[in-house]
Amino acid sequence: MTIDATFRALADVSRRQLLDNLFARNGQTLGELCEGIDMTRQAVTKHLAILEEANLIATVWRGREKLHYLNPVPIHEISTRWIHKYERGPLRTLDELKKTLEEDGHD
Amino acid sequence: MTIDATFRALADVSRRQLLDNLFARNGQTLGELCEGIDMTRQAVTKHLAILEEANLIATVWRGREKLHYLNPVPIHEISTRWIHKYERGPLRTLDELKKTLEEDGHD
DNA sequence: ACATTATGCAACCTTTTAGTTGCATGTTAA
DNA sequence: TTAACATGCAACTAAAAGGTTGCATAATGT
Repeated sequence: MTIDATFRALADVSRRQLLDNLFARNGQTLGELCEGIDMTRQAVTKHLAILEEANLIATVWRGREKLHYLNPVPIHEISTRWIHKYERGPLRTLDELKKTLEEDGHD
Repeated sequence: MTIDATFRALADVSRRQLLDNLFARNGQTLGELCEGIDMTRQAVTKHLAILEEANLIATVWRGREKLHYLNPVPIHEISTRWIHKYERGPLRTLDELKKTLEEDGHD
């Protein structure tokens, strides 16, 4: 829900891989998401819970299967509310800063 | 250096605040970055070390002072190499997916 | 009905993380 | 030269994160 939860959820490489996996094929069950992963099902469950908590995925039960759907909205929010600032902000390049610093040192 | 290091560095709210602080005024000393923060200088040092390790900031010594400069490049990399995929990818919206699911359930 | 399948829940362990305190080192100004 | 200042380094602690094992529960297919 918060931007902090999103950042924290994205910090783990296994969770980003799960998202990538869902990106490749959305709506997978827990079992499918566990295939070919070097981790127990329970560990994957925990990662998915963190992703769901951060609203990065939504789940739907179909019988005894739990389907997982990617929700790109929080990623988009990080992009617009946080990253864009640094992309188009008034930051000078490091090279420009070094030059400034050298000039400051001229005394 | 790696995208993983960048994600991990950005996961902590204090570190993002430090980046925001440098964004507002670049080239601050450690002492300046510590002002008005509820944390010891040593804790801030550690956060800055993690940010530097992730190449999100660069530092220059001026006498006994250490100046900190923001480097937006890794943020930009996250944006282009990871986030953009989810923004313009072939993902359907959750609403569309729910509709699909309901149709699948018509048996 | 009953064995199988898909998942959940809980306790536990280990490693990492975020923070602290205490002391050391190098630089500057009087 | 010496006191004050800016920072570094190291040891330690508490809490969080990532993972495991074991057992429970609910749905499915025969």
